[in-house]
Amino acid sequence: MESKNEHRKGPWTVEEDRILMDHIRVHGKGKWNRIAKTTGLKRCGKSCRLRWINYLSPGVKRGDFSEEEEDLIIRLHNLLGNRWSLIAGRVPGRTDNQVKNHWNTHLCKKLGIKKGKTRIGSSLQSLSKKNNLTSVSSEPNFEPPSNCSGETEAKTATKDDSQSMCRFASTQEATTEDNYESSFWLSKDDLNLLTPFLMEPLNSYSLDFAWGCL
DNA sequence: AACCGTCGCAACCGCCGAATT
DNA sequence: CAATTCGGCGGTTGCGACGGT
Repeated sequence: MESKNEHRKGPWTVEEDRILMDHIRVHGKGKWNRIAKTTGLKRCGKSCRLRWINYLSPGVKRGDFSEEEEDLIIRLHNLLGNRWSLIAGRVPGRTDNQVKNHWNTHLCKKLGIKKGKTRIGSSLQSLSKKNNLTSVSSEPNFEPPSNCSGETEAKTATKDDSQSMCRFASTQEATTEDNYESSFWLSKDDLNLLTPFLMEPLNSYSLDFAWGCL
């Protein structure tokens, strides 16, 4: 067990960043909990991982979100709900934290969404039961996405796809009170507008059941 | 210039499932 | 097979920056 008291909190210093980057350069990513032991960093493994993924990783894009990125996020959010890691995996260079923050600060306002708990998810679960919408992964032909860009995409995609896919399938009910979602209703044409790199991983899902809801 | 409210982002927390022992 | 550890996720918080008065 880790002794909680010896872990530093708060903003990372330049020196801590350097230590973490040096360690990853030599040993690679992973084994986050051992980094503290081997480097003397007074940070827990989780903190190291977050710092690397959200800030230090060379693949992370900084700066404002472009119109295209925002549009993509909006469409993906409509499709997947608050599955930030899945969404981020399809927005090159952006992390789940960035996407989540951007959604909560900019896009919510832009779309006139009141902040709330996972309303979609909850209505979804009841609706999926009501409509006998079963897990996509239980279908014989189901395969997880094979070339997702996110580091843990395959795992994430298989983790709870029934929820995300059912969210998509039953957004209709969930949107009755939100202008934004009804205005961003996905039609087949909408999906055609999605970029190929986005749709490629999603193609492995069976969306047939979803079309029936449109 | 000082105060105050709002905003945006980095980081933390709690939970969960997978992997390991 | 059970217990423990690890990695990952989404939600939330804390705080500095900024703008308005």
